This record gives sequence, structure tokens and C-alpha cells, in this order.
Amino acid sequence: MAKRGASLEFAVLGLLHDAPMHGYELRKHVNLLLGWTRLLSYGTLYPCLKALGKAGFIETVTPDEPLIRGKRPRIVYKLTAEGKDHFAALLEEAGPAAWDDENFNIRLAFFASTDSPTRVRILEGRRSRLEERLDGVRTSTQRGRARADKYTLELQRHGLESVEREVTWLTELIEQERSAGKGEDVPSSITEAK
Amino acid sequence: MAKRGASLEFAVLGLLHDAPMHGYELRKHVNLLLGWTRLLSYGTLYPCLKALGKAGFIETVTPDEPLIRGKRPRIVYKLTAEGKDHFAALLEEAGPAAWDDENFNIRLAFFASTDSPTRVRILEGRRSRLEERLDGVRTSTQRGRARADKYTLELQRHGLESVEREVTWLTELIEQERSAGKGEDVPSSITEAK
DNA sequence: GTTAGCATGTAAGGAGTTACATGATTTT
DNA sequence: AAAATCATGTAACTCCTTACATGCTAAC
Repeated sequence: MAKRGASLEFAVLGLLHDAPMHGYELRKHVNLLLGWTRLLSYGTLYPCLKALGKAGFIETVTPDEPLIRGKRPRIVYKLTAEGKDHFAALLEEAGPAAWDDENFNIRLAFFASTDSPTRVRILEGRRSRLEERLDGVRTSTQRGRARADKYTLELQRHGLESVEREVTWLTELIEQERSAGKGEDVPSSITEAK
Repeated sequence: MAKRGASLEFAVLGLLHDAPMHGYELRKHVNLLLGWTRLLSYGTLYPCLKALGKAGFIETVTPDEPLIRGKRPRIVYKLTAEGKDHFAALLEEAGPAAWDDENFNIRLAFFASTDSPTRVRILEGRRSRLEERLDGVRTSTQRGRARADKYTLELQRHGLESVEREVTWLTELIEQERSAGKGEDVPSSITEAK
């Protein structure tokens, strides 16, 4: 639904697919998964949880242990049946949105729930995306009159190298996928509906 | 002034310090400098230009060549005296803000306008920041009950490696700075006001 | 001639951060 | 006892993106 906040929504759904959790726990998991740059803040997470609840994808778990352990109970969330369907549907979307900067990492984190052809498709899409970027920068650098002091050059070299490394990494993952492709490990709990 | 949009403001000021330019050109330069992820959009740039103009840091250049070469003239901007002062002041700020994710790269791009001690200070600050991050993730991974499937692990490994590489790079730059530190190349046009 | 790139803007809307508000529990 | 961490939320604000609106110029 939400085009842009798709990444967080996907992460929450995916993590709750593993196991029920409360907000604080979710935040830590998301930060471990993709918190290399910005850390997920409560101001983002809790409203997202509310929205997902209103959409019917998650619900609060009525606690078995008595929740009177203080005034503020921990609110544990779990996926509803609709939430599971929705997550399965998201997993099937293997188009450009799956390999943009915003979404690729979180997609990769839940690759175990997808089938091998989808994995390859997304990995290749991501790689193409990065290669286009590389081409663009290389072209601009050549013809454009760019700044060329030592530090600017270092910055550009390091940036270029990072992207090149990611391409190499993706290539390795793709090759692993292809060679393991025959003795296929069946996706865990997501059934092939389509 | 602006805490968060500081990065773009700094870039614009720095580029106009090199030479007067119009918006379209600025965008290309900024994108070459730090456009590895998101590309700077006009919706961000032009309002920023207006704000900088209103703040008195930049002004439009009355063109020497007759600007009647179509209805839409190119609006060339240059730094005012206040703009130069402001940029010089920004260059002297070598605190935490200079080495966060948002600002470090653009600071590095204009390192040639700073003196060597400031460069080392910022490089070391950035390195510490990344090392803290590394520690945090390593600690969380060990004690926390994290997901541990193949793809999550790959994602984490690659993320960790990227940050480690950046630390190595920074260390190299610091060493270069120290060894070249004695036969100092004087900062170009920024005078040491303080 | 038509595509691609040059060139400048605005309006609406989305996503996320910071700071605030509140309080319990565990560790040092 | 203090500090850290657990735990949930809200409101204001900022920045940015997308899509729209307009028109020229060079290359193929």
C-alpha cells in the first residue's frame, strides 16, 4: 500500500512472521537488520504499528502471564491471517521496487521465505541497478569538468569502490544461488499460492 | 543555522566558492560529489538557493553576456562577502556534526579549504563514530537472540565489512595527513580568521 | 523532426527525526 | 543511590520526493 514506508512495514511483518514481539524488541531487531546508518526511532515505529493494526495485518496478543507487572504492560503483537497473506503477497513482488536502495536490504533479510528464482531475479535486478549507477558516474566524471583536488578524488574513489564491492558481493550470491539451485531447499512456511 | 539541511547548504556554498554557477550545474556537481544514493532533486535545490539568497549568503550575477538567448535566462549565483564568511565559519566547526553520516562526505570534499589539524580531527572523529557503531553491532549480535539464517548473516557480514573498510580508509587518510603534516600545503583561499 | 539534455520553478504529500511526557526494572 | 535500559507513546517540525508546469537548444 504505502509506496515509500514499505521498507519498515515489510520488516515489521517479516519479524512478526518469525515470532510475536513487542515494539521495543522489534526496534532492536530492525536496527540489527538494517541499522548501519539511521536507527529506527519510536516516532516511526509506534505509528507504523498502529497503522498496521488498523489495516488488520497485526493484532495484540492477550497475554497468558498476568500483565500486572507495573502500570505499563508490554504490548505484544502478532500477525493476523490477513497479515500473513499480505506478507506473502509482498514477497512475490519481485519488481524494481524490490531492488532499490530503500528496500533491497530488507528483502534480502527475508530471502529464506522466497523461492530461488525470485531470489536470483532480485539479486540481478539489484546488480543492474548498481551497474547503471557506476556507468553514470564514470561517464560524468570523464566528460564533465569536475573538481579534482586530492580529497574530492579520494571521496569519489572510495564511493566507487564501495559500489563495485557490492556488485562483486551480489555476483557471489547469484552464483551460490545458481549452483545450489538444483538441490533446492524449500521455502519455510510461505506456500506457493500463485 | 539549519541543523539538518546543513549538508546541502554546505555543498552549495562550497561549490559557489570555487566558481559562480547556476542551479542546473550545481545539481550535477552535488550529485557527482555525493550522489551514490539519492540524487539531489530540483524540489530541494531551488528552494535552498532561495533561502541562501534571502539569508544574504549568495546573490545572482548580472550577466555580462546579454541574457536574451531565450525567455528563460540562466540564473548564475555567486557568494557574497557574508557567504564567504559563513562558509569559513562552517569550515571551522570541527565538532561531532562534522563527522556524522549526513555531513562527513561533503566536509571531506572541501578538505582542501581547511588546515591539516582540522582535517585530522574530523577524520578521527569519523573513525571513532564508526568504531562505536561496530562495537554496538558486535555486542548486540553476540548477546541478543538474533535471526541467523544464511541471508540475514550475509547481510550482516557485508554491512560489517563495509564499515570496517571505511575505517581502514580513514586510517590511511589520517596517516597520509600526519606524514605530510610537516611540509604543510597552506589552505587555499580561506584565511585563518579566528 | 524528434529525442535527449538544458533550465527553472511550484505544490502536495510522505517519511522520519527530535523533543517531550511518563514510569518501571535491572545493574553497578 | 544512581545510571542504564526497558517500555510506550505524541506533537511539532524538517527535509525530501514526486509530479506538475514550461520552454529552449543541440544532436541524431
